[in-house]
Amino acid sequence: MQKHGSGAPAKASLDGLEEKWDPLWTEGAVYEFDRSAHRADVFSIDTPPPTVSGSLHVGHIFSYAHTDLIARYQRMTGKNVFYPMGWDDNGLPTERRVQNYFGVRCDPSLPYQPGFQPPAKEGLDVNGKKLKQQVPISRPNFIELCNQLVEVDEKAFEDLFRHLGLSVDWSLLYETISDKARRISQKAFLRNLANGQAYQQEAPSLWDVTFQTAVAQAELKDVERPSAYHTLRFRRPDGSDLLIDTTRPELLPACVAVVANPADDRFQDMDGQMITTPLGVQVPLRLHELADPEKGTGIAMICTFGDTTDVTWWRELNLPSRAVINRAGRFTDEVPDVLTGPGLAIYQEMIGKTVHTGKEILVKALTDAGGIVGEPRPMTHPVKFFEKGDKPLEIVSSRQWYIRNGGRDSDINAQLVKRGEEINFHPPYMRARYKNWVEGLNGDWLISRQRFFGVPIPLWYRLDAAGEPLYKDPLSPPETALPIDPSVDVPDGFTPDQRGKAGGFMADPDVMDTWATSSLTPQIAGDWEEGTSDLFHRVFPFDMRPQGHDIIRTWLFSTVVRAHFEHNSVPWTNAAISGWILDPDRKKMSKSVGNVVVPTESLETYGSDAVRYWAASARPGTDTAFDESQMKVGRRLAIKLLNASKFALGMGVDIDAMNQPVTEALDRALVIRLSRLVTECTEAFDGYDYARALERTESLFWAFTDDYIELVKNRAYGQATVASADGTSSAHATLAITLDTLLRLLAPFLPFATEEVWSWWRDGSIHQAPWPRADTLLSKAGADADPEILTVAGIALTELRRPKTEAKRSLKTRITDARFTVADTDRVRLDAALPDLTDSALIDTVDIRIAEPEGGGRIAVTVALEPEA
RNA sequence: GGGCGUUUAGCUCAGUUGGCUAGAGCAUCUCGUUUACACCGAGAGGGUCGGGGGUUCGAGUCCCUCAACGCCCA
Repeated sequence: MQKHGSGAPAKASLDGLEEKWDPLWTEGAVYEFDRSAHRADVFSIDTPPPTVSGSLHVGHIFSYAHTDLIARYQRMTGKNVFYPMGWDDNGLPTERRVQNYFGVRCDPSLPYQPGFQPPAKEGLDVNGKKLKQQVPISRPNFIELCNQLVEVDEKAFEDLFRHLGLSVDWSLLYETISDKARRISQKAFLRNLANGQAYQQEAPSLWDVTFQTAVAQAELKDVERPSAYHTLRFRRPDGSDLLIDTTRPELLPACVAVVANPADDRFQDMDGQMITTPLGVQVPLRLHELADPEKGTGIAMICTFGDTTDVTWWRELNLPSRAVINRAGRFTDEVPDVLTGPGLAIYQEMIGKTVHTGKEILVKALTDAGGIVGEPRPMTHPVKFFEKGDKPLEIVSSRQWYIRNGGRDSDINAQLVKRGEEINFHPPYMRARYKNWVEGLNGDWLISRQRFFGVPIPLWYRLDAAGEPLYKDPLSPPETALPIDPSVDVPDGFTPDQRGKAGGFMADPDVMDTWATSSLTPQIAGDWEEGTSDLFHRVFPFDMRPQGHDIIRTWLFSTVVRAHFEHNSVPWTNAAISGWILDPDRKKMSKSVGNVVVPTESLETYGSDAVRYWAASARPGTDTAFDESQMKVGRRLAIKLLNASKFALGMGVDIDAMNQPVTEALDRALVIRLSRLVTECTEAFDGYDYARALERTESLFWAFTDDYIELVKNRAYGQATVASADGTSSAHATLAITLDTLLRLLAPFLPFATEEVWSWWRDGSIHQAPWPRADTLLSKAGADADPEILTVAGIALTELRRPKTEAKRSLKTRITDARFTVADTDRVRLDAALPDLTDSALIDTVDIRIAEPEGGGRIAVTVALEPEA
C-alpha cells in the first residue's frame, strides 16, 4: 500500500471513509490470502454463503461482522487469513423467487425454447399489472432465468459486504450452483455411494404436496393445528362395537390394522383377532408399546400412512401397504383391493379429491351408515410441516436417496457425537444443541429432492426389456466427467437415442437437497481435488465455522457428516455461533411479520464502523435487539478517536516519539495499563469473545481521552508550571504509544476510522500491522510502574471538577486552595500526579492530609474557588 | 414432557476462579463556548442483583427449590 503520513485534516469526519478505503484495500490486496502459506500459519474460515435470493436484512450484517472481527484479529497476529465469500444461489428459495419475479414455472417435460422472454419482471407484466398466471417453461429455460436473477442479487450482497468493511478475499468467491460446486457435490456423493454411505430405498417419506418433493427430518417444523376427534365404530369378531378415536377418518380406506398397548389388559388377549372396519374390511388387532392407552379409547387404527408412528408400526409389525394419498395430496385411483361393496362405493366418491374434501365425503357417508358415533370433538395438536411449506406434510411411498447420518446406526451415531466433542463451540453450551440433535435422530438423511434448480443426482438406470428401470445397479459417470446432468448427458456405452427406450437407460430425475451441497462448503471453498490446486491441505480442516444457532441441526451437522466420511476428520476446529437479531420489541425478525429492518439506512445514517460497533457489543451467541442507540455510541467512539488522534498528532507526536523514554509516573501508569489491556484483549479474542475485547478497550480509551489527555495537556504543550524537556518528551512518547496501541486494538472493530487515522502518520495499512505486544509495553513502562496512579488521578480530577460544576461555574475557574484527604497508601500516587493535576484543574495552593477519607471515597477534596468576576 | 439459555438502574447490557461501598452506555436532571472534539465536555439522581432456602468470615457470583420469558427437540 502506498505511503501516507498525510497529517490530520483541519476538520476530522467519518463521512465517506467507506468509499475511500474499500477501493484502496482492494488495490493494495490487503486481505489477499497467500496460497503458498503453510497450514500452521493459516487461519481458515468456512464462511456461510448467504442465500442471495433472500432479502438483505440486519441479521446478515450482525453475524458477518462478528466473523470479520475474528478474521481481522487473526490477520494482525500474523496469520494468513483464508476468508472466502460464497453465494448460496442453489435451491428452493431461488426457484420460488424466479417464479414470482418472472411469472414462470418449471415443467421438465417441455423442450428448451431458445431466446425465451419471460412474461414479467419484478412480478409485474408488460402493462405493470400484477401477474395472475405463471407460464410453464422447460428446465433449461428455467435455470437460465435463475442464473440471470442470481447475478443481480449477488451484486447487491457484495456491495453491502464491502461497504460494511468485511475483510474478505474476493478472489476466493464461490457459488453453490457453479460447475465447481456441482462437480464437488457430485463427486462426494459418488464416493459416499461407493463406500456404502449413500443408498436408495423405496420407502414412505415425508412429502410436501405444494412443492412436490420429499423433505428431510431436519427440515421439519411442528405447527399447532386445529383438528377434531371422530369416533369410528369398528366391530369385534363377536359383532360387538370397538370404538376408535381418530383425527384422520379419511384414511380409513388405508387402514391395515388396529393397535393397542401390550400392557393394556383391555386388549392384551385380543392379539391377532380380526376386526371389521366401518368400511367392511377385515384387519388384525396388534399390540405395540407405542400405542398410548391413555389416548382416546386406548386403541388406534394404523393407516398407510397418517403420521410417522404409522410408518414405525407398519415396518415393525410387518403390515401390508394400502396407500391412498398420491403425490398431489389427493386420493389415488389405485383402489385398495380389499374394498368391496358399500366401502368401495364410498371410496370411489373420494378418488381425485383433496384430503379435506375426502374427509367430508367419508364422514358424511359413515355418519349416514352409523359408522361414526357422536359428533366430532374439536382439539388442537402438532402437525408436521416442511419448514418452508404451508400445508401439512403427507407421507408418500417413493424411491429416495439417503446418506447415512447415524439415525439408523448406533456406531455412526456415536462417532458423530464424538466429532462434536472435537469441535470447540463458542459459546460452549451450543454443543448441547448438536449432541441432542444427533442423539435424537431416527432416520438417515434424505437427500433427493424432486425439484429442478439444484445439483442433479449424477446417475442413470438401465431399462430392461419391458422398459422398467433397474434401480439395483445404477450407472455412474467417471469422476473426470463431472459435473454432469444425467437428463442431458449420456452414460458410457449408450447413445442418446437409447434414452427412455426398453434396453436403454433413463436419468435419475432428482436433484440433491441444498444441504447436500452446502455441507461441502469447506471442500468447495478449499478447492478439494480441483485440478492442480494444492489449496485444500493448506486450509483443511478449517479453523472456524461461523453460523447461526438455528442451523446447527442442518448445516453444521451435515458438514460434520460429510467430512467424517470423506476425510475422517472434523471439518473445522471451532464453531462460532451467532445469535438472532430481534426487533426493538425483542420479537424475532421475519419477513412474514413485516418487522425486518433493512441495513442500508443504518449504514448511511451512522456509518459502517458504528453499525459494526453495535454488532460487536453483543456477546457471542446472544440474541440481540436491533438498537440504534448502540450505533450512536459507536459513532461517537469513532469520531472521538479521530479527534483525539488529531490532538495527539497536532502536538508534534510522531513515530519517532514512540522510541523516547516514558519517564513520568503518570505516563508509566497509562502504559502499563495498556500492557494489561493488550493481554486481556488477546485472551478474549483467542476465546472468540470480541465483545469483551471491545468493552475493555473502550473503557481505557475513554479514560485516556477524558482523564489522561486533560491531565497531560499543559505538559505536552511544554507549558507546565514546572516545565521540563523530559516531561514533555515523556508525554509525547506516551501519547504516541497509546495512540498506536489503541488504534491497533480498535482496528478489528472500527476498520475505517482506524485506517484513516493510521494514514495520517503511518505507512501501509493498519490491517496488516501486527497486533500489539503486552511485553513490549511492559518493558516500556517498567515492571514497577503503578497503574493505580492513573486511577487516583482520575478520581482526584472528578473531585476537583465537581465543586465547579455544582457551583455552576466554568471548569476554567481557578481553585485558589485545594485540601486533599487521602489514605496513606494512595498518598504517593496522588503526589505523583499532583503537578499535572494542579495545572489541569488550575489550582493555586495545595494541602494534603493523611487520613481515611470520610464518606467511603478514596480521596476527598475541599476547595475554595476564585470569586466570580 | 426433555434439553439449553435468560432474569442486575426507566431502557440495552457488563460484572472471568465468591472479596463491590454493585458498574457502563442510553434516557432524565443541572451546568459549562476550556488552544482534539457542540456529531462536545463536566456533574448529579436512580438498584432489597426474579422469589425463597442453604453453604461461607463474606454470595449478583456456588448449591437446592420455585416462578416468568425465550429457543431447540419430542
